[in-house]
Amino acid sequence: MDQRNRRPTVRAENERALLEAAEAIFAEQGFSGATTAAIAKRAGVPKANLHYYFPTKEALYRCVVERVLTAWLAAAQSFDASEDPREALAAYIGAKMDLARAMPLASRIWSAEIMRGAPIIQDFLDTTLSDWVASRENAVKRWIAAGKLKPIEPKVLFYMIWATTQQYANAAHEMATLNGGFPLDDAAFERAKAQVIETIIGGIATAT
Amino acid sequence: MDQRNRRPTVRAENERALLEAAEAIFAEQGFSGATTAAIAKRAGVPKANLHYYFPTKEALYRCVVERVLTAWLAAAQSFDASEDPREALAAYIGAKMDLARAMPLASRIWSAEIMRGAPIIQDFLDTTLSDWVASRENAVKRWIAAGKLKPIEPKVLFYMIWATTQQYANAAHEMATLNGGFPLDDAAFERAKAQVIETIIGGIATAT
DNA sequence: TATAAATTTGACCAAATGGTCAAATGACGT
DNA sequence: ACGTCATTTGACCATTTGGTCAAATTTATA
Repeated sequence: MDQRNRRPTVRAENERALLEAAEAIFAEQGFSGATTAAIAKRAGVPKANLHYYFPTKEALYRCVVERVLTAWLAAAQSFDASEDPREALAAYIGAKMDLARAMPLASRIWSAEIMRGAPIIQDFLDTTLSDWVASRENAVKRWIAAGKLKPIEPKVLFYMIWATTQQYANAAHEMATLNGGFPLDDAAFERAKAQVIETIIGGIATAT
Repeated sequence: MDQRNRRPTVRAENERALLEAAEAIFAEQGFSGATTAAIAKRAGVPKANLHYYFPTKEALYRCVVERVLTAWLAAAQSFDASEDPREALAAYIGAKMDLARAMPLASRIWSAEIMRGAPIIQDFLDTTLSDWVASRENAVKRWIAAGKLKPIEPKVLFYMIWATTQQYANAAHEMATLNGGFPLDDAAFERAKAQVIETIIGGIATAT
């Protein structure tokens, strides 16, 4: 309708379809295993068209990863939802669980990227993530000093949260196998979320 | 010395060197990213020689994964070290942490394999792992019934343990970045191990 | 030492892959 | 209708990859 919108629409729609296909293929096959041909086929465009929108496979991958980064940062904000450690941690862990559930493919790509040594997002680790961690480490230390949390190295806590929540994206197939072949349904996932929150908070919070 | 040993020695030594190289390359590059040429070069043998000992890249990969499987099972036995849940969990979590620390490459391959949907070890998931989990679920349920553990779905607990311990292999690079660029030293790792054990047990054990 | 078996290796191959290109097609403002 | 720009696409290419092969070399056995 809008004249300034119609033109970009083609581009936007194609990029969206390609990014969606790329996310699926990269998540399933990894960076090296994913082929531009497979991504293009899944997106329903000729391979040459993919290279028209994204000059190289790496550029496409980078775009996919940057999407995840945005989601990661959004979830990270939940940590600041409250000055009370129980509430803050519950919000943060819950947000991370929801992220793994809502965007399992993206989450898996994120994990794979970190496992590979973060060749693409090293810059993010060095800057944004380092800053975030440094700042929230202080919050945790304040809670410990205030007697609200048992003494724990904040990073150990963060690593546990990151790993446990990611697990629900990374190991979805393993979980399905151990669940009689069926993926976790919503109810089971919500129970797991509540129990993860309770267990971690129970493990580090001082008696009420 | 022994005549029945000298012959196998050549074969055994070459296979060992190739498996070691394969472990490193597969861990760094993933299955698709790893090339037989790179593995052979790292092992110091011509590529054709690699294919003399391992007919295909997948056969080589399978051997590497089977090694990890052995280590996984060994660590799993620690769970049965005691009838007391605190002791049993401490032993199991400790063993899994040590495994991630001692064999980070193998551990990463294991995680990658599970993230890919376990194309090679599906059989293990269906049989050995399913049995192990079913049996230990019962142990956890008994502990809960005996009032020694808070109510929790055993699988949620296992997933948390698996994820958290694996993290120390999978995210070693990320941890190093957040540690000023240096990998965790032994002391920091031992502290982390103790805190992981304490936090998880503290999160699910009933008050003493 | 003669013979058979195991091992090594350079050369080679077919298939797959990321990426290019130029020609064709479509959209849009004038 | 025309010219310009964005988009589409089949054909094509150089490189890489997993894997093969036959000839050479080493090792064990009789």
